[in-house]
Amino acid sequence: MKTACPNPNAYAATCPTRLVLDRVADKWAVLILGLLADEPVRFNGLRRLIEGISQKMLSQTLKSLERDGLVSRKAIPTVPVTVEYSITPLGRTLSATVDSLRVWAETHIDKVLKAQKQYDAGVQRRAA
Amino acid sequence: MKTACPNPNAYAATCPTRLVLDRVADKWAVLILGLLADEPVRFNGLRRLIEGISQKMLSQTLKSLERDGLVSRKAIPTVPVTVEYSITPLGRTLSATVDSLRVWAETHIDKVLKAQKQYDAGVQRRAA
DNA sequence: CCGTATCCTACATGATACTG
DNA sequence: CAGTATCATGTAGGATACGG
Repeated sequence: MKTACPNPNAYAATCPTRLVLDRVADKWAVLILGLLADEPVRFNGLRRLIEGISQKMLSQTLKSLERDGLVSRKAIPTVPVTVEYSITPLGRTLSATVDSLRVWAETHIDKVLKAQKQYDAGVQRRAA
Repeated sequence: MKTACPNPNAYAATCPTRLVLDRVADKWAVLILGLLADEPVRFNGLRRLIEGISQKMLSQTLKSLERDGLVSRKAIPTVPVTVEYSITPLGRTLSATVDSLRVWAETHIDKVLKAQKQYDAGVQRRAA
């Protein structure tokens, strides 16, 4: 079988890795994968759990994650229909990483906000 | 001292963690931090190493990373001026995570591309 | 060498309404 | 419940030129 990407390198402009990196390094994707890593969740469940996500972005991001093989969609023919999203084995190889990204943000938010204030104060001083 | 964010939660719409997550979960930020984790690099050095990044995005992303306290900028008064970017201690707490994101992308790119083809084939079949 | 300023366009995203 | 369709809009980001 021919390898799709002989020597994957995210620093090369044309390597498809760049595209994939751009997709998984996405706010909504990180949050979705973080939830699905724990347990399958339905569409509106995700919508409730991820505050502020629009129906459009949720639908769009889920479709993209499904296309990338990271999430699987299972429609259960109840009335009305129930759709369950779960993480795939491939997705599971990524979930720990993206989740640690979220955890980092939550853990270091105070330091970041502090740094921002200091930076802004410095810029302000220079502008004055 | 009052805590900037009492109970950081990226799933809450108004928590500043959401904003920070959005910034660090960024293609260019990931690639920049990955390089600076190894050694300090100059502006045009980064520009050469990260294929396809525009001067604008590099400047913009560096400024953002500096403001967040993840990267530090040091101007050396040669002629013409030399500017060295390096990672901060805070940035170092993040670099391993973002770099594993890049490594994941490079490692699993083939599986992702394969999943995409299968997905597209399925959609095509349904549309036909 | 290291940027900033400006212009311009395409796309990302939200809002809203509608459907199976 | 789980979406899709459409419209409206802001803005991310490229190209280019200029400045310190």
